Amino acid sequence: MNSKFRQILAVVKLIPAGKVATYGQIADLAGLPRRARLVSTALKANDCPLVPWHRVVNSQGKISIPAADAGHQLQLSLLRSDGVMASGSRVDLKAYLWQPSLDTLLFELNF
DNA sequence: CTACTGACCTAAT
DNA sequence: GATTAGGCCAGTA
Repeated sequence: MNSKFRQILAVVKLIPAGKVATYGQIADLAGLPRRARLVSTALKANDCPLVPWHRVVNSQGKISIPAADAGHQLQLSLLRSDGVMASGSRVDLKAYLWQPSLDTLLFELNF
């Protein structure tokens, strides 16, 4: 299980600044199809600051952290400092979605 | 042990 | 656009 978490976080670490990825996308890239929820669990549990968790949004391009939660605003400001302009709590996936080629991704993961 | 929760997703209304 | 239904499954209570 912990290995799944590390696999997920490893992929998240590869998201470049200025781009965003979706939970489902990360799950797929991590070899865990249909486990989008596990991605959110992993991010929630993650404490390592090297992991750009804020670059992960839901499939609608919206921040999934409840607005009531403090993390919501934090994610927004972190995205802005990445140069990702968000209207409200939504980002334009057409413009910012991370689209890595599978080759380069596997290379980055040392596979 | 069972029951509920959730920073989710897709497809179909 | 918005809602619903079903799938998914590690945490938490």
